[in-house]
This record gives sequence, structure tokens and C-alpha cells, in this order.
Amino acid sequence: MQDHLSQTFSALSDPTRRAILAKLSKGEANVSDLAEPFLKDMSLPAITKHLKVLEKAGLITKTREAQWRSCKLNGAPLRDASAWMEHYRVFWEESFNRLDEYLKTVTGKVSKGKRNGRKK
Amino acid sequence: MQDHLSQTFSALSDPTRRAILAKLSKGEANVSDLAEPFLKDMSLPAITKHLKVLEKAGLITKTREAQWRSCKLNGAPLRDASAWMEHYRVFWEESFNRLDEYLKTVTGKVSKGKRNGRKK
DNA sequence: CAGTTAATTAACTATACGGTTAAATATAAA
DNA sequence: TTTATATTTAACCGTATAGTTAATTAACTG
Repeated sequence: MQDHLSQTFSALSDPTRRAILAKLSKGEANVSDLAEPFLKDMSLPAITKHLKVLEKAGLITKTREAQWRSCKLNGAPLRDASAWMEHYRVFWEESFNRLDEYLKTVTGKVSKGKRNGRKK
Repeated sequence: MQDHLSQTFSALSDPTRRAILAKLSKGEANVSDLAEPFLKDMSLPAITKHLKVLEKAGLITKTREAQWRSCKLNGAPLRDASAWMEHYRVFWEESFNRLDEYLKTVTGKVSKGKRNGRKK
């Protein structure tokens, strides 16, 4: 098996799973509720598998009540993944600055936002 | 092929690739420089493949000068991935609050940080 | 030109992944 | 006890992924 961060990013690398998380962000839901929007595209066992991936990554937890499994979003792994990305923030803000420089040369104007003056 | 976000998360789901990005965050580097720390564990073609994955995900760009390919980190896809995660921030801060509540019951004290009073 | 260095491509292999259908499990309801 | 509902498991399939070794491309160097 792999490290936590790899497992998290891997779990997030599928649009169905991200959609499931999006739905869970609106509140707990059981498997059939979660599956419903996807049943035109895939079978229920496919959803079960996706939920297993999310569960192993720690992104959701399931609790059983009678024959229903209620799923709940767990943010902790996202916190770690987000923290990892923060180290790179400077790289996308830098590219914003380059865009800013570019716009200045094109329009003679300067966009709003940071502008930590790269002279020349 | 898949959507951008899936491609980004997928590219990030490998520790070798994340290590490559970490090294590139310290400055541009060519392929052999990037490969060097990994050559005990894997071959050069393996690195070439990892770089291709990163390149297709838009996380790096390669420029050639003579027989060297210089690689440079590109933050834009990380910005998008990070923005996606931001929607879930409340879920990891919420769990912090629950920890906070728990600590309060155990120690009678309250930790520093936000405390948007969930009474009862 | 011959040789060296940097990196990629080709061909192959093993395993993981995302899906399927059919069968099994578990609880509730009649 | 049968039937219905919710969900999972098993077995399978095709494709993608991560690695290998060997061969190839491309540019520089003596």
C-alpha cells in the first residue's frame, strides 16, 4: 500500500468520487442516495467500489443503521493534501504576476492585486 | 483522456512525482539532475515517464538547450486543485472544532484558535 | 569521424483500476 | 417464513500504470 498523501490524491483523481464528496459536503447520505445521479452511467457495485476507495483514503466514514449505510465526509486528509499544496502557492501567484506584467505591456494598465514589482 | 482536475490529482498521487516537483520548487533542473536521487530505486526511463505525466498534466514544462532538457515547475494546475479543495476547508476546520470541544470536556480548558461556539 | 553524454522510444511485463453481471448477505416487512 | 430492500462480494474483462532492458536519437567533444 502507499503513503497517505498518495492515497488521498489518488482518491481525488476520479470525477465520480469528487462528485460523491461534493454531494456529501451538503450532508450525510446513504449509498443509494449517493449512487442515484450515476445510475444512468454505471452500476451500483461500481459506486460501492468508489466508496471503498474513499473510505480507505479516510475521506469518508460509513455507519450502518438497519440495512442502510450512511456516509459522512471526513476533511482530515484534505487538510493534509491542501497543506502540501500550500508550499507551491508562490508558483501560481508568481504566474499571476507574470500575467500581470504581460497585461501591463499590452494595455498599459495594471490589474488589481499584488504587484511585487519585478522591474525590467 | 480525462478532465484537468483528474489529471492533476492523478499526477500528484505518486511520491516520486511529488519529490520531483519539490526539487523543481528550488529551481529549474534538467532530467539527469532530477533523476539522480532516484537512480538507486529506478531506471532513467522510469523518470522520463514520470516527467511525461507531469508535463501532460501541465505541472512542468521542458525547454531544450543542446542535449539537456531543462524542466520548470508550473503552478497553474496546483492553483485549480487547491481552489477545489478550498470548498472543503470547513470540513477540516469543523473537525478541529470537534477536537476543541473534546479537549474542553477533558481538560476544562479551551485551545487557542477559532471557536465559533457550537453550544451544547 | 569516432566516442561520449543526455534523454527518449520501443517492446515487454506485472499489477492496479474501473467497470461489468450474477450471486450473496443482512435487515425489515408482510 | 417468504419477500422486498439495501448493499456488498465474487469473478471476470479491458485498459492504464509503473516499472524493466535494449535500442535509438541528438548534440557535443576529441
